[in-house]
Amino acid sequence: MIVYFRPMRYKDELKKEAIIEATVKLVNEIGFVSSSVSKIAKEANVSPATIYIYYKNKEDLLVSTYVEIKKNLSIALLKDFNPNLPIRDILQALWLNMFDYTSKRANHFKFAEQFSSSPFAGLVNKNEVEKSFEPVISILKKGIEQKIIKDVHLDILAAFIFFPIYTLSNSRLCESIKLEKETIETAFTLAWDAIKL
Amino acid sequence: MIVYFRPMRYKDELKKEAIIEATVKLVNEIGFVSSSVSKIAKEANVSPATIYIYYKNKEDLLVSTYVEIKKNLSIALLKDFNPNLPIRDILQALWLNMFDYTSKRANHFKFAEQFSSSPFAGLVNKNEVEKSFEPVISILKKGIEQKIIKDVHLDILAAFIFFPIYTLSNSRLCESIKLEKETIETAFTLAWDAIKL
Amino acid sequence: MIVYFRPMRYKDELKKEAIIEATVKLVNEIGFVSSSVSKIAKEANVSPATIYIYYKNKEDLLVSTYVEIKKNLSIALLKDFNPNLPIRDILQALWLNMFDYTSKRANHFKFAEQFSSSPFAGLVNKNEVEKSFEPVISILKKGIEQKIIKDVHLDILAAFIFFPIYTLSNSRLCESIKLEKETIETAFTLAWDAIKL
Amino acid sequence: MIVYFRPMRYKDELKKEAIIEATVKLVNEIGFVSSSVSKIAKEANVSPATIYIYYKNKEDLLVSTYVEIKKNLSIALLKDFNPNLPIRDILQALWLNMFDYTSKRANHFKFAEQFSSSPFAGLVNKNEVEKSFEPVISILKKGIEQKIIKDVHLDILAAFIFFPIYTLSNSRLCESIKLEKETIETAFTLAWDAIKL
DNA sequence: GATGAATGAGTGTTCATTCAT
DNA sequence: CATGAATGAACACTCATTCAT
Repeated sequence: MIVYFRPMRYKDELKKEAIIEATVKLVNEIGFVSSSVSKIAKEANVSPATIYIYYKNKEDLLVSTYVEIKKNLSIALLKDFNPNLPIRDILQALWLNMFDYTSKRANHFKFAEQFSSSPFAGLVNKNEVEKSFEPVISILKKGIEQKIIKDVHLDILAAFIFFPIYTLSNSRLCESIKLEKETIETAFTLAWDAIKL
Repeated sequence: MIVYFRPMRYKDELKKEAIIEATVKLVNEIGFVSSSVSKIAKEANVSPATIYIYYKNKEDLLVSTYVEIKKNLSIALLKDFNPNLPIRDILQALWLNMFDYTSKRANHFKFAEQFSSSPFAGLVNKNEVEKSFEPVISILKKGIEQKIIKDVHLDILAAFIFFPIYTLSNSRLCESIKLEKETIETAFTLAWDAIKL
Repeated sequence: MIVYFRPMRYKDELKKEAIIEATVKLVNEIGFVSSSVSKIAKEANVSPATIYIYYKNKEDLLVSTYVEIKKNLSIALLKDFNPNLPIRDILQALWLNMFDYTSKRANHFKFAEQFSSSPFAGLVNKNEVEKSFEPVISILKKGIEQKIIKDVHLDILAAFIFFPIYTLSNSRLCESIKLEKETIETAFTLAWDAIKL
Repeated sequence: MIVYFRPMRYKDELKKEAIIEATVKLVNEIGFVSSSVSKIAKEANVSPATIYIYYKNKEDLLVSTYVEIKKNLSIALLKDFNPNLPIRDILQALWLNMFDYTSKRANHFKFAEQFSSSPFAGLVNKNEVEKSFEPVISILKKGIEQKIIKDVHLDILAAFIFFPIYTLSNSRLCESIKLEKETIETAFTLAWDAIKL
């Protein structure tokens, strides 16, 4: 059996990856506003024109990068997901996975943050993104049915069980906290107290 | 006693006000990235050059606008603040004040959101801003002392007692919720459960 | 009496003039297709940005330049216009004026030619341009009434009494002819024979 | 004798044809200025690189397309050419053939028009193009010898017997005329009156 | 204080062309 | 022969900022 070496294909994947990484890095370093296509191109070691081979325009580049990050986040979040554990344990695992992601991929997380508070956020296909988080929603619903979790709107639950993570992970807002395991577990206690019946 | 009529001063204030309102409005409508000085000038009915009389540069304009908004927010937040009430009641009042502000001045709130997730956020004098929120912090500390509130880092408390408000106020994240008084009070119950001992 | 020196005003007029002349010169030298805004700016010794103070965009610049040229043409054409002379004499005078213009302002003429065979041509307000040529049309109509000129559609008359001038003035199409007065008068004889009854 | 089947050759011609048709169509639709190689390639359903197999560069593509059109025009023009008819009849036949072509292949005609008023026009081998029109020139010369046509420079004759056709065929200049057979014959009368002795 | 004109440097995007496959 | 990927240079246009008035 002969396996042919296909440099083009290989190169392609590398280029697209490089462009996304450059986008994330730059937005992380100099911000959304100052991150121009040509700067991104330079950072990725490609020509500005090359970016337009992979993405329709700047908007497409940013939105695609965001969606990519969100997908990775959902994968990280659901690592070792076991729906048969007690609900509290499941949620705590999710919570720890999330912090793991936000600390390891801090720049991805920061990109997503800037993106989602910009008007670009309106352009993402929400359904597609939310689909990845479906298992989590199921857990919350099950908790409500089993009278373990308060019977309130899912968005309200999310505001207490997930969004505090963003705040706590955001070094700008929370400079003083060291995110050690103990601290995170303490914080989770508050989250759980908020939503549990 | 003679009181001089000072029309210029008055005019100045009007212009400064107009520039800030234009900034907020534009950032709200077309986003941080697209809001240029000349567009802001046009929206405020002044010359671009005029903006540079009141602000050192664009950065100064944006930062000043943010600080202004934060001050207004703290004023709104502390309306009818009565430190002698039970802690829960104080916090619930703050919570309701906050929603009142975020719904009445939605564009100010959105501006602050975009701003604070951008690298510009690093440029604000945090002490100055936080000073306005001092009374709130005092309340939390008192609650901890009185063993009413959990003894955890203030940033963690804030993550549960304040930041969920941002999430719930953000129409992009929470399209489905109608922010009626009842809903807000329900949500506050979760916040209180999170931090109370 | 004091006359104030107003450099700004003066400069303005000069700049606009310089931009138009640069546009005409460049289109004349390197053609419509290659004449970019930045090249025009360089030729006019202004910044590209300056052009956008005087014109909304490139299209506006080109169309305005064309309209300007057409107006100048109509003025040149109608020099010493005397409606009381015999119709043939009037038309011959127009004919000679036209050649005078196309030879003295050859580059303006060439610009107009390139412009009017481009899709931009569809953008000019035809009424505005044609208004300037009203006296000529009146003469033709009068000639028809007086049974001196053939009673055919005005566009057909124009095709024989005016457009041949373009051809004969175009050095690309007619390299071999020297446009001396005698030659032009000979050519006019053909034009007159075409339209006269 | 063996005849090889040469499908490639056939294919080639098809591609070349497609490229030329795409060029004409695009120039016709979006104009000379906006017609880029890659747009032409897309219109012709080939890769941009393919165009460079058939043509040296963009200039070559445009010039070749023009020459091709001119050749087709001369063929159409000389259809049923019969040098033994009376000169007037020959010229009228040419005139009608021309209108037939300009109406049936309006986009080809428009392309030629844009091309010939651009500086590209200087790049065509005039001799090669004019050779095709040799029979027409012969007729004019014969007419001069026979004292049927005025003894003036051929370019002047052309300006009256041919170029008015361009004007009348140009929908931009002559929107109001319907080019019915009767109208064309009327117009020809003027052309003939212009050049006849 | 207030401005419109002015601009060099930058924006996002497309260009004509090449090259490895 | 045919191509999609790639690109530096250029495109039309806007930017933040300054300056003479």
